[in-house]
Amino acid sequence: MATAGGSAAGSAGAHASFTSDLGYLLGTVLRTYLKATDAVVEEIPGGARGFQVVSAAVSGVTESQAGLAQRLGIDRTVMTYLLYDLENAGLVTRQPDPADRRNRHVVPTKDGRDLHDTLSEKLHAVEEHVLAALEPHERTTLRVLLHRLAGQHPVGPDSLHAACEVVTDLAGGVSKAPPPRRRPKARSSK
Amino acid sequence: MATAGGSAAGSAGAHASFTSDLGYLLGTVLRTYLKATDAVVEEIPGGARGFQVVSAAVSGVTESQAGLAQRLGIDRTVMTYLLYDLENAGLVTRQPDPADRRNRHVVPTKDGRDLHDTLSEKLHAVEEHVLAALEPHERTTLRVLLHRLAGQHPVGPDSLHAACEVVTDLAGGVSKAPPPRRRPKARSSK
DNA sequence: TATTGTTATACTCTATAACTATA
DNA sequence: TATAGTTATAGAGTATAACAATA
Repeated sequence: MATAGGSAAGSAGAHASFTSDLGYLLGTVLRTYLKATDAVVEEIPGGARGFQVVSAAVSGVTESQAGLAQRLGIDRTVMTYLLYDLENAGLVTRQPDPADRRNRHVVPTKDGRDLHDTLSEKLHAVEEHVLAALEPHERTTLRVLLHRLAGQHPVGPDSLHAACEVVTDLAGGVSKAPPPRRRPKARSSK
Repeated sequence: MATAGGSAAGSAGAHASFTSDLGYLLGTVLRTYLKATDAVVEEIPGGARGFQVVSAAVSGVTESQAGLAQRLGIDRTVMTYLLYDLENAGLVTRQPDPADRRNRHVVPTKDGRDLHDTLSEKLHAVEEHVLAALEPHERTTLRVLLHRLAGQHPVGPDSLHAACEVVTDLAGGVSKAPPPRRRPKARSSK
C-alpha cells in the first residue's frame, strides 16, 4: 500500500487532528453545555432559547421581534410561537412601538425578571461546573474571547431606559389592540 | 416603578448581561462558523457533519459506528444514513471488525483522504477569517481552552496504524458480506 | 441477555409562502 | 412598494421502536 508508507498522516500532513476542527470543538462544548443546563431551563417555555429571549428583554434589548430573532439566530416565524408561549406564561409582554406600530417591543414582566434572576444564578453555577477543567482566569479568558468573536457591544442602561419609557408611555393611553392575535395551531412547548 | 430605582439592571445585579451567557456566546460563534464554512462543506454529503466523520476516519479514529456517533454527538441511526451517503460517494468504507464482527470500522478511501486534505486547507483559511477579531496568540489560546473543555485526548498514529491493519487484514481474505445492507428509503443529503 | 447496525415510523423543529396591518 | 408580524403548510432533521446478527 503506497499511502501507508512514509508520512504518518497519509498525505500532506498540513492538516491537524480532527479534534482541532473549530466546528467540532464548539459543537462539542455547546452540546455539553446544553446537556448540563437542560434541567435548569426546562421550567421556562422554549428552554435555553426561551431563556435567552427573556434575558435579552431583561437586559433592555427591546428591539423588534425580527431584530431579536436575528440576534438570537432564529427565524422570525419561530419567534412568534416562542413569544406566544412566553407571554402566555406571564414572563413577557409584547408592546407595540408608538413610533412605528408595525414593530413590537418585548418587555419583561415582574415574573419574567424574577424567573430570569433565579435561573441566571443557577445557570452561572452550572456554567462554572462545565468550565471546571479551566482555571478561573482561563474561564474569564474564554468568555472574553468568545464575547469578542460574537461581536457584541455590551448593552447598557440606555436601552433599558428606552424600554421602560415605552412601558410608561403605554400605561397612560392604551391604544386599540393592533393585530388580531389569534391562537396558533398546535405548538405546545412540550 | 420600584424596580427602576437604584440599581441599573433592575434587580439583584448579580446576573451579568445576557451577552455573557455561555450558551449564547457559543451558539452565536458556532452559527457564524457554520455559515462561513457552509460553502466549503457543501460538496461533501452531510455537510460539516459529514466532514467530521471523514476527518475522524482520516485521523485514525476507527471506533465502531456507535462510538463514532457518540463522539460526534449524533444518533447512531443517523450515522447509518450518513455513512451510506459517504460510502456511496466513495469517501469511506465500512469494514467489519475481525475481532468483533458486530462492529464496523470506518476507513477512508484515497478519495476520502484527498477530499479531506483539500477541504481541511480551505476550512483552516475560513476559520482564520472567523477568528479575525482575535490576535494570533489569542486564537491559539481559544483552541487550547476549547480543546481542554472538549476533553479530547489527541489521536496519535497508533490508532491510525490499527486502522490500516484492519484494511490490510481484510484485503487478504474477504469474508462473506456480514449484514444484508439494503438501500434506505428516501434520505438524500440535499 | 446485551450490543451493534439497520430499517421504518413517528415526531419535532425549521423554513417557505401567503396574508394582514402599517409605513 | 416595502416591512413587521402572524399563520398554515411543507420540508428537513431527529428520535423511537422493532428487527437481525453477533457476542
